[in-house]
Amino acid sequence: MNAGDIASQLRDAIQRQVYPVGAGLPTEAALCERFGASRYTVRQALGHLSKLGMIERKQGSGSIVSATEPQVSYAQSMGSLDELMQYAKDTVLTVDRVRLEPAGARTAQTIGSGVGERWLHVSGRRHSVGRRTAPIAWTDIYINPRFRTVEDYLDDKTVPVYRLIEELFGETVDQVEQDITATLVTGRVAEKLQLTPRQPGLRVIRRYLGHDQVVLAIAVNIHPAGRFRYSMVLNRSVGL
Amino acid sequence: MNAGDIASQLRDAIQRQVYPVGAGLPTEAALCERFGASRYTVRQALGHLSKLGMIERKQGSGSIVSATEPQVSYAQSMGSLDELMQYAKDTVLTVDRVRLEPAGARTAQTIGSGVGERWLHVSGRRHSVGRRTAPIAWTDIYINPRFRTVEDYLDDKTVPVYRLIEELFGETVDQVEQDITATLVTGRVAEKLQLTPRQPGLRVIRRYLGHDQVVLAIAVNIHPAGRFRYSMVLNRSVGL
DNA sequence: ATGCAAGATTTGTTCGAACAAATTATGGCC
DNA sequence: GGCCATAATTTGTTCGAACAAATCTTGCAT
Repeated sequence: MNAGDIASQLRDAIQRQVYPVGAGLPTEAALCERFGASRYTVRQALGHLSKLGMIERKQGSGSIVSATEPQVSYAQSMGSLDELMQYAKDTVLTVDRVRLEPAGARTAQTIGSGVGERWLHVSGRRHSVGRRTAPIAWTDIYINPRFRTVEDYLDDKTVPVYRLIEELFGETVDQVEQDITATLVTGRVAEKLQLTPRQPGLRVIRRYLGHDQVVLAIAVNIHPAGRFRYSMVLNRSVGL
Repeated sequence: MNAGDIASQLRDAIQRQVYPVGAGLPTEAALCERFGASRYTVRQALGHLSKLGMIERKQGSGSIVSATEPQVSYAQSMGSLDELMQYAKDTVLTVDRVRLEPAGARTAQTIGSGVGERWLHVSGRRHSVGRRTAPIAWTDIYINPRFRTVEDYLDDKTVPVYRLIEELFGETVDQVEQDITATLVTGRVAEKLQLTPRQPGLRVIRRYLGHDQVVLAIAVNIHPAGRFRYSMVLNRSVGL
């Protein structure tokens, strides 16, 4: 009997509750005898069930059933963080202002910093490169003061700030939190976006977190309705 | 030498371009001799590099280097599709109307069906369960006519339509496409949502696709600003 | 009864060997 | 030279064995 057959027989047995959740599976030695296979092959089958999330194995103790069905999940996956901001490399950031400014109460709330901390605040418009069109977004970027020297490298408008931080400080972005809300675009932002006031817009906040959940930078983007759409595709995957 | 050490030595060699991208790695037999390890151990190391996306292996041919760095990607992962619609099981759908109606030009465009196809159109409001609050969203659901009999099972307001289709027809949702745009909430929808007209809102369109990219159902949700926030977390992962 | 040490059990890792399956190299034939 | 069958090469799969590491069991000493 080969590894695949053993795996599917065990899977059936688990689903028929021959081995209920929480109970132990027979030992590898017992399974070898039962299926007339070597330990190598049995272990291969058990490894497969483990990857499917149906059993958990522990050295010295044995294997216990953890689920009657393969653990399916849905995942959005992207090769790089550039894809997270959809427009990626076809846009440039035109910087309006760069200031090291103390966070006010509302800003501190938004970016999760302490009030009065002096984060580097970069703001500007994001344009499609090439064609002369209205800007896609108004952007406020708040950068952790530890990395404030990225200010000197903001010239290359096509490189995202998080990438600068990664390259200059050897930090890696381990996690990104993203919030999307609806908002009205008014006042100065509407003006900068060449928009008649009181248009609806998408407000996208991204928090870039490094190791130990340290906030590296936060980007707040205001996208006028019609100029931007946030699209994602989630795929069904099995195991883990 | 154990498998982990062999893997990291090979990884270093690849990164130092001893084996450039596109070139072949030494054969398993050669690596066994070089590292003084058994073929089992060498294969374990090669399997690791393969999972990292640094090499590709082909039976009869050999292993070739496909990347100098482990392929990192960022993924949002959720255990079930309920999490995709954030509010999940704490809300109920109050159905306003159910009709089998031919798709007009605009609807056909939105849901990607042919004009005139008679999809089952379910519309209603989504409420928090328990507390008496304003509705979270106005929802239009368009269901592939093949599954129109789910109409008879819409009573249980807490079960999402895609789940009904999965259970009644044995279909599985293999993929979900989601688009988020900003919109103005006006007219009848504003009224139903107990909203003063011309408020901004989030328009979330989800296409549920089954096997072979067949569209099972499409849900269009209008969320008034302030009542809803779309949050996601992406994690860095290595390999695949 | 309690606590601890020794032994038994069970999974983790590695070895050497053999054959299967896919690919590549070879050599002869036209 | 071009084509095709055959041989050689290389990775995929399985076997049997041995020891390591973690856990569980047993039994003894207090």
